[in-house]
Amino acid sequence: MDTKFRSSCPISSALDILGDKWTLLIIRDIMFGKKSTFKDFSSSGEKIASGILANRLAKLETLGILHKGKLPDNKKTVIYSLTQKGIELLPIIVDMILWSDNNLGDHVDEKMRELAKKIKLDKEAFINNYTVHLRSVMAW
Amino acid sequence: MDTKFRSSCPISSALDILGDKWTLLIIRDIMFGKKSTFKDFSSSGEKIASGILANRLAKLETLGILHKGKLPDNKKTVIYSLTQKGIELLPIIVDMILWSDNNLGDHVDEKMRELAKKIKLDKEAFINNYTVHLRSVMAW
DNA sequence: TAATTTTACTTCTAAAACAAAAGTAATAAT
DNA sequence: ATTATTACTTTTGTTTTAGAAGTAAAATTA
Repeated sequence: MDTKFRSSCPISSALDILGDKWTLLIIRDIMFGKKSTFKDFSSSGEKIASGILANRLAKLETLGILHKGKLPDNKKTVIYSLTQKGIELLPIIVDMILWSDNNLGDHVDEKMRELAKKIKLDKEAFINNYTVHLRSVMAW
Repeated sequence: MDTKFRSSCPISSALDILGDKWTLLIIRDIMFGKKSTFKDFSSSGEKIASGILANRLAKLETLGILHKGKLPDNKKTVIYSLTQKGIELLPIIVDMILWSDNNLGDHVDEKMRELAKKIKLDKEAFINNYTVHLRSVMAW
């Protein structure tokens, strides 16, 4: 189940990890949806199948993009959180938000278009500030 | 063969279009590899199968991300070029280069690490300048 | 404390997508 | 006129995905 790299191209290699319809949605849910458990991810609007979700979570943990942890008083619930490597995916996701806002605009959710508007005021500042926020929520 | 959107989330919608291992590699080849023909894309290092290539090119043209054209004196060769919508994918690709450089660094091609280094000096400037370059090569 | 529910998965099967190889039609070069 | 090239299409076998159902451990409820 490990990731194979097709070449030494950084774009190709990023796609070897991120290039599917679900991986970045899990990252999105943690980054912007305050989600952290298997159940949380399962209940997202796009209806990911549980088998695929389990597969992607395992991959992301193996790759060091997610950290798998527990809360001290609960032995059942598994908490997934972003590592630094995961937090650094923020710019990619932000650029996807902007690209969709510019190019698929009429079909995008209004709440998200507001966010896009805000990001456009100062993208670099948004990424810096939001990165600080994500680090403050990080497990370690 | 048309693209269906799973939700009105801009990230999900971007992934409905870009979320696979090949689509952005074609964009990369046009943006950074001076490639423009079916044969050019076929000969890339990652060895895309011809059926998948044909499928992706058709999709990207339907979506208005690529333009399908010909040269005046050649009836055989098909020239694919980026539209404005396609050029606007540059930030996403640049961020993938940077993420891979930072997080998969040791396995990334040295030439590309040089590019990453250059981009890091001033990302916004690089994107602006390179966008101008891409627009100058654009078909219309 | 016993029964029920919840959580985080795993398993199964059918459908869809993909990979590799081979084939084709039109055009271009020799 | 023959051969090669380009841009695909087709075919077949394999892998991945989607959807439904099942399971084990832990937590909650009666």
